[in-house]
Amino acid sequence: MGRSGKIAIRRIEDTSSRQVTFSKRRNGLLKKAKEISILCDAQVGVIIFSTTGKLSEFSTTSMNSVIQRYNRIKEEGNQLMTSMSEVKFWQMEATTLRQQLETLQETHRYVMGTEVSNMGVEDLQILENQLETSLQGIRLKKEEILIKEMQELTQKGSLIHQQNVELYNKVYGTSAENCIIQDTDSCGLMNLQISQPEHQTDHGVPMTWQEQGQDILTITKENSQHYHH
Amino acid sequence: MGRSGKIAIRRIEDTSSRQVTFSKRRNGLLKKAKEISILCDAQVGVIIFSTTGKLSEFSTTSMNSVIQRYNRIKEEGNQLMTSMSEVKFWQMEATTLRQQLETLQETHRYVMGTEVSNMGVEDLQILENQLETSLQGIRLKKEEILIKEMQELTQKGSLIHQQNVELYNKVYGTSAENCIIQDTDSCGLMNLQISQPEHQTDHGVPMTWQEQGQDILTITKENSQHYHH
DNA sequence: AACTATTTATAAGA
DNA sequence: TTCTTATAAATAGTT
Repeated sequence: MGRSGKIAIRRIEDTSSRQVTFSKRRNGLLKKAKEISILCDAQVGVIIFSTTGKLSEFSTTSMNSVIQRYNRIKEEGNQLMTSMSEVKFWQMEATTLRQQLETLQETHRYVMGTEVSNMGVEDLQILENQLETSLQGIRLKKEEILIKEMQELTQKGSLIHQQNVELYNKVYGTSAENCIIQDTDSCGLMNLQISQPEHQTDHGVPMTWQEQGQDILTITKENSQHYHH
Repeated sequence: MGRSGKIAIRRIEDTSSRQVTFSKRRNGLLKKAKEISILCDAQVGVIIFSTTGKLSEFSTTSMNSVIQRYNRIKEEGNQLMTSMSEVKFWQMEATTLRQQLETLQETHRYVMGTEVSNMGVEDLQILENQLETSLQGIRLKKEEILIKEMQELTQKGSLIHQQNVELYNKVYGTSAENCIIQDTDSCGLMNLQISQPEHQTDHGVPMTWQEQGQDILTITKENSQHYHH
């Protein structure tokens, strides 16, 4: 088992071996192409035709844009196109936009702290302040939302609790023969505690909604990572 | 020596590493492309643009014939690009780029806290964590630079201090009649202490630069945390 | 397709 | 850039 030795780089005569090798090496080549494009931020296009004419390809952006870029570099000044001025216009437009995009991408990398090299202390300080400001704004907004949610939750819980107390009193406060539960709320959280009724008055409900809400707030504050745009 | 472990396939942030890796992997990719074309009798075209825009290529026949075959297969019947379709292409390219740009701009606005409305608590939390991480990285980098500057300053100061001591000895160590100050350094930090010369030998200079540097270094080192990639 | 013995590629360091 | 070396990855020949 295993390979017997190194092979010479010349056409494989056996058809089936050639096909197997093609398949393996094609995958390898495409993988490598993808890797270098990611690792080195390069624009890559790979086109492979098998002996049987089957096409395999990889390209970072679209194959067309790679080919266009290739052609542009290859035949610079070799313009024999009609209505070139319009083409030129859109090319320039695309170039401008691409530059803007690249600039913004770079900025974004700076901001996200991915690429912090070759920045001076002053720039870093400015960036730090900016981020700190952003962070404050975001935290403020988050808290605002949470507080609002909390208030709603508290109100709702309070209402349910009150209902619960009333029901409890209705059942045990006056006469304990009927136990009718009216589910007037769709949230399904209402829970009438009926064990040990003789020792409880209105604190028969195990947990107040205020406490639970508090818990949720604490939990929400902790974990999480990753950000996609 | 040798590689330390497997690497993750993601953009290499360090510019020079990225360039080195690009160079190596480009060679590898072109070699593999050549090999599969020979071994398996395949028609192959590879186009690579580095970040700096430099073109590298390999093709079995001519790149044009590969591209033409590609186009023929891809857009059968769609003929070769007339000037009109090329205009179309660039228009589409511009549209795509504009969209990308707008998306990124929006993201950037989010990140900078300019547009925080219509975001949920979860998104805000994620964003907060992201910014916090960025901030840590940036602070770390800043501290790194400051520490380095401090060390340089310390070294410089140390040198000047030594000079100072030597001058002091020259003035008071042998005969105290002449007091010639040679300002050989432009940083203006040299300070010859001449008060109470009779009680001092070589510790006549009140504070050593090492001490001063150490102090600042300690402060700076305090709140640093780990940050990678 | 799965399995290995080998060859190759390559990351890190000089 | 080029060399070296340790290690990861690719892959030729087999099952």
